Amino acid sequence: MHEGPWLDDDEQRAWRRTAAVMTLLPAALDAQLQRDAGLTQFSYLTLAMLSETPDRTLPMSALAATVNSSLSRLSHVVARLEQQGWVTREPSPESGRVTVARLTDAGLEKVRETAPGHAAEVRRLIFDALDDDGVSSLACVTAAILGRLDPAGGMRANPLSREAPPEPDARPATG
Amino acid sequence: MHEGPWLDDDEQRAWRRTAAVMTLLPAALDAQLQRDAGLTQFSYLTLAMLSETPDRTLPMSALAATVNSSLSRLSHVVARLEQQGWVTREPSPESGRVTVARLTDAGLEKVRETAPGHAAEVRRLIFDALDDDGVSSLACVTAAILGRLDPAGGMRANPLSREAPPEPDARPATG
DNA sequence: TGACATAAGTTGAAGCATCAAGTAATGTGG
DNA sequence: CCACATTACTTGATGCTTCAACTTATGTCA
Repeated sequence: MHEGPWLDDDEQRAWRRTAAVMTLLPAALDAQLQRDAGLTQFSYLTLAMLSETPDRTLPMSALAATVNSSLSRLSHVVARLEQQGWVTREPSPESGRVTVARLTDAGLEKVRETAPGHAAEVRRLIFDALDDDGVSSLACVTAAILGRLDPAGGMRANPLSREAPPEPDARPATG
Repeated sequence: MHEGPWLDDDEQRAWRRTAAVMTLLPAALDAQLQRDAGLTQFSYLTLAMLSETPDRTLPMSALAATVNSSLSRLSHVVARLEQQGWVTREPSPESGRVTVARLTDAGLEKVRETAPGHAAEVRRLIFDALDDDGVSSLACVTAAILGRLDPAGGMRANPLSREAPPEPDARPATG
């Protein structure tokens, strides 16, 4: 086995399921967020990552890296979030070419009210289906694949502080 | 553990990685297909599923189920594929309200020339990173999650073909 | 049979993502 | 210190996806 480009039967089976999950899971999560908060998974993640930063600001490119997106995509999305009043953009005092995005009070409020429902959906769709071994399998496998997708590790989930959950009331939102 | 909507640390870690993979993996696969064949992952899958059918035809709704999509999405995509000459649509003789999509010879040729490069990319990004245990972990975990996403099992990867028996394989993933 | 519900598909508009191009600020080599 | 490359970001066009109608055909049941 493991010759040529083709997949053997086990691999084929694993791949088809993975592909199905990659289609259905984002759709399901987007549906919940859209229904309950009028947000995309991506725009929610953008707000959530800003909310975990000490001063609720990040340069656009740093934010892009934490949400695994291109700068272009982020720029469009932040423009929309800005129109909603959840984010503002200001030129950085430190360097003339960086713009920092800042989560407004309204934006923080939005994250706080959206987070529990989203986390519950993640739990329902993923973790309720897995026992402890399943969770660690998932962590393992995704870590291995991430290593392939992003060998440099520049974009990798969760660059921000992990050890200390901010306030008791504001647990890391992303789920 | 496992109380309330919130995720514990292990779950949080697993989820963030999963989210990153869900973002980056489809993007990477789309990029390869777009570059080498001018196809989307979704349009490729559509052609591929048709190619696995004995007479290279399927009713639109059956096709939609096998590629995990809405009928609307499929309709738009098939319209484009039809314009490229890879698919045709004809009213079914059996029922006046079904349309069957048929893969043309050119379409079959397109699938055949596209498949190896795509399979190689899937191998490179996923299976080269996993040993045999990893592959079976992946199969297990995705099966468990699929069970949540689509309890009815109506849409499930791979209704056609391959491994025969209806698998009794939807227990909590262990592995 | 006739009335109504449901199923199968299509379509157009609106939103979001991607791509290519453009601007402006900042390093960097000669 | 001046050209040139690079970095950080924005913008507009294009294309794909979704959503809400809409059409047409088929079941259902009185």
